[in-house]
This record gives sequence, structure tokens and C-alpha cells, in this order.
Amino acid sequence: MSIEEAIELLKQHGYKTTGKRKDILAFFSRADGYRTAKELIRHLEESYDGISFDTVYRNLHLYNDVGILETTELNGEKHFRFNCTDHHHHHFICKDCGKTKEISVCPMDAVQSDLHQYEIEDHKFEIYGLCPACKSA
Amino acid sequence: MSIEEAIELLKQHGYKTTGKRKDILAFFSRADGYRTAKELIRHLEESYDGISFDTVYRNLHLYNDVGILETTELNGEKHFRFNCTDHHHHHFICKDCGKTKEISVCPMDAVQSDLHQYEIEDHKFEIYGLCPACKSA
DNA sequence: CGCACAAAACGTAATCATTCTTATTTACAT
DNA sequence: ATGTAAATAAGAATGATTACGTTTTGTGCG
Repeated sequence: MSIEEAIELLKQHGYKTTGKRKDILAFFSRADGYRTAKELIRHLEESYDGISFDTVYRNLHLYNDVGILETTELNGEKHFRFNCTDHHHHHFICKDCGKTKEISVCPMDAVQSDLHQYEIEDHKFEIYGLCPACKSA
Repeated sequence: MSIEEAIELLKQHGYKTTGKRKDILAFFSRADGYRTAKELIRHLEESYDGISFDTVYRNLHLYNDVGILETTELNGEKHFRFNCTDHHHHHFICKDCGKTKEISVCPMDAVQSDLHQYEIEDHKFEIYGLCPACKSA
């Protein structure tokens, strides 16, 4: 997902393109991993004085809804990152820096037989730890 | 994990066995799935007038620390269930009733090769949806 | 049994992330 | 340029969780 694609997506859904929205996209574009609402707020405060929580959360949810961001929950806080739209996969997530690494295997194929009468809506497979950079630091 | 095993575990760690602690164990023994702190508080309020949040959360964390309970995060709320100590496995979790079904496959075996230099600390594999009972209801 | 002491529980306030509300401002199609 | 729906501000409200000073209660030991 690139910034241009994201803006295009917003337009397609009839949403406006504001400076703050572009800045939020730029933030996640640079981020390369999961970030919290708080981190985003801190970043936006540098450029915008008196940025409101509401603006941040509203746009995070909007971006999640239209598929620009994906989200996960960690330590009671929601974390967001640019959506990997291309194909289904999972992530290793660094506990220190939030950066992610793509994991190719998805266990769902092997699972179906266990859950005959069950209605599967969603699944989560994440690996947590330290990335090479944070490990050696 | 049985109530007796749990009490034994507490004693081994030098923790006292109080009426409330036994009631909490009984609650999870009967629960058969993930429950929230709120649900537990509601249950305890029936027997104990003026039960304190502190008591509930302190004991939930204690139980988690000594391995009586395991925990997962769902919709911004922590959920707890009796720990399945016997062997490593994962769960299907019903979004309606919180009941779980054991999933035999663990994807970690197939993953190691992707993460050479990474330090793996933990992982999570959960499937969400509706159990047969809630599906037909 | 009863005492002493540490652990547990109380009651409540504080905190943290997130959501809601109302009024005002802004982007963008016409 | 203007009207209008969307976006934002500012801060209060909410919901889950944690923290704190005080009081109560298990439990080991004489």
C-alpha cells in the first residue's frame, strides 16, 4: 500500500483529502511496522498545535474500515500499520520497535477439519519477540 | 487444571487460600471458556457485598502469574480461562459465549526457518467465530 | 486455643486508552 | 465564489484497569 493508493482509496469512498490525513499516511508509510495512536498523536503534535484525539482515532478507524490500515491489539493498546493488501499472510512483531516481518505459513488450511459445525469469522496468528536489530542492541 | 491443583499451586507459592479465591476458582471451573473481569465481578457480587475491583484484578493477575489462568485480549478487554497445562495447543474462541475448542495444529514448527536471527518469545494463534450452539441460536 | 504478623481485601481515587458531543472550520463540487 | 457535507477542535465522558492507605483475615507457632 502506497500513499497514492491510499489517497485514491479515500477518494473512491468519497472521503476528503486533508493535510492531516496525508500526514497520517506519511507517518505510517515511514513507520514500517505497528504504531499506536499515542505515537501518531505525538508525531502530529509537532506539526499541528492542538490536534484532537478525536481526529486521530476517527481517521485510524476510517483507514481501518477502508482497508488502508490493519490493526492488532497488544498490551491493551491498539496498534496500526499499513495494510498488506497483496496477499494473505501473518507477521512476526518486534516488541521493542514494532517492526514486522512477513510469515509465509498460514495454519488455517490444516485446521478446517477440526471445526466442522463451527462458523469461522476470523483468525489471528502472530509471533512476538525481538528483531535482529533490537536483539543486538 | 482442577480446583484442587490450583489450590495446591497457590500453597506451593506461599499464597493464602481464602473464600474469595476458592470462589474465583469455582467460577472458572464452571466457566468452560474465556471470561472477563466484569463477568467475574458480577458473579462475586452475588455472594460478597462490596467486593473490590482490586481484589478481583489482583487475583486474576496472581492466577495468571502462577499459571492457573491463561489470558487473551479481545475487544480491548482481557479474557481469562483455566490454563490447559497438559500440552501446548491453541483455541477456537466463540465470540458469543466465550467457550473454546482445542485446535491441535501449531504453526510454529513450520515457521522457524523464516526467522533465523530473530528472538522468538511468544506466539498467538486463535480462531474466532461462532460455536455450533451459538450459530444455531 | 489464641496471638502476631504478613497477606488479602476494602473503598475509593487515579490513570490510561478510547469514544462521544457540540460548535466551528474546511474541502471540494457546482 | 459559494453552499454543503465532511472534518476538526476542545474537552467531557466512559470503561477497563491500576494504585493507595487502611482495615480485616489466614495461618503458623507457642
